[in-house]
Amino acid sequence: MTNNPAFSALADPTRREVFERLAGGPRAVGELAEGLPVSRPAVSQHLKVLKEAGLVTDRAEGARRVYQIDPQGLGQIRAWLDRFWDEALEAFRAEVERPTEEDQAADEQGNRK
Amino acid sequence: MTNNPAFSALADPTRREVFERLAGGPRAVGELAEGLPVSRPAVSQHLKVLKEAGLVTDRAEGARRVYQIDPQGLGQIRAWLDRFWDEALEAFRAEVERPTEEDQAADEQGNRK
DNA sequence: CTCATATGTAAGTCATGACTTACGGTAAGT
DNA sequence: ACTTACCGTAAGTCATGACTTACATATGAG
Repeated sequence: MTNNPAFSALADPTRREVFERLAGGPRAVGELAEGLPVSRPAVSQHLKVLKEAGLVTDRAEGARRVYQIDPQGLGQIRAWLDRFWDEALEAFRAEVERPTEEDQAADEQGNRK
Repeated sequence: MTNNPAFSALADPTRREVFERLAGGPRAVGELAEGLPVSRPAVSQHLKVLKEAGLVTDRAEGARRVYQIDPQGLGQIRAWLDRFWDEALEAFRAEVERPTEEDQAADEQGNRK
């Protein structure tokens, strides 16, 4: 649980760009690499990482290899985020509403601003 | 937008661990480093990265320095995720329901299984 | 003032990973 | 069968970053 491969996979900007392009629908490796500033093998390696992270799946389509988004990996991130969202925000809000030291000192002196 | 520092910051397992500990509430650097397998300066450096990513804020409290979660960074990730969730899942579902080549061949022959 | 506590930063080491070119394998067209 | 297109992998380079120890600074206690 502490080792979430999806986060590491999406950390790289190029890999996020590839992943975002797949959000529009299935794409072959060549199409994905077309507009990117890196070589095609680089994209292929990125796709391998995304696949191992459960973020994409691949299927052979003739001589081409088509990749598409796998909801599983995205769901993992969402699950992690949801688990934190409430707890973290609650802790944050409790801290915001916590009286400051100046407030406490003022209260002890019976002062009101 | 393509360069999301929050993702890079949470990519490191140690940094995620530090961040998760802060979800329970504000902590000083020493407290955070106590149970971790890395040195205190390492934690300090991690906190710096988290801070620059908008994931935490810090405040001086006497000689100690207390860190707490900043909802802004978490919100950035959630925004990115939400923007993708619908689009990616829609593309995925459309692909699942897409007729396979075998189905198409069968349809052309007027076959039904 | 002196000392202990708490922290940030500098400098250096070392592993990881993102990228390149080169090559091998498979599918489709002629 | 030959050629072209498409792709994955191997090998090597190079930058980045995670970590360490050593040092400088600021606060609180005595």
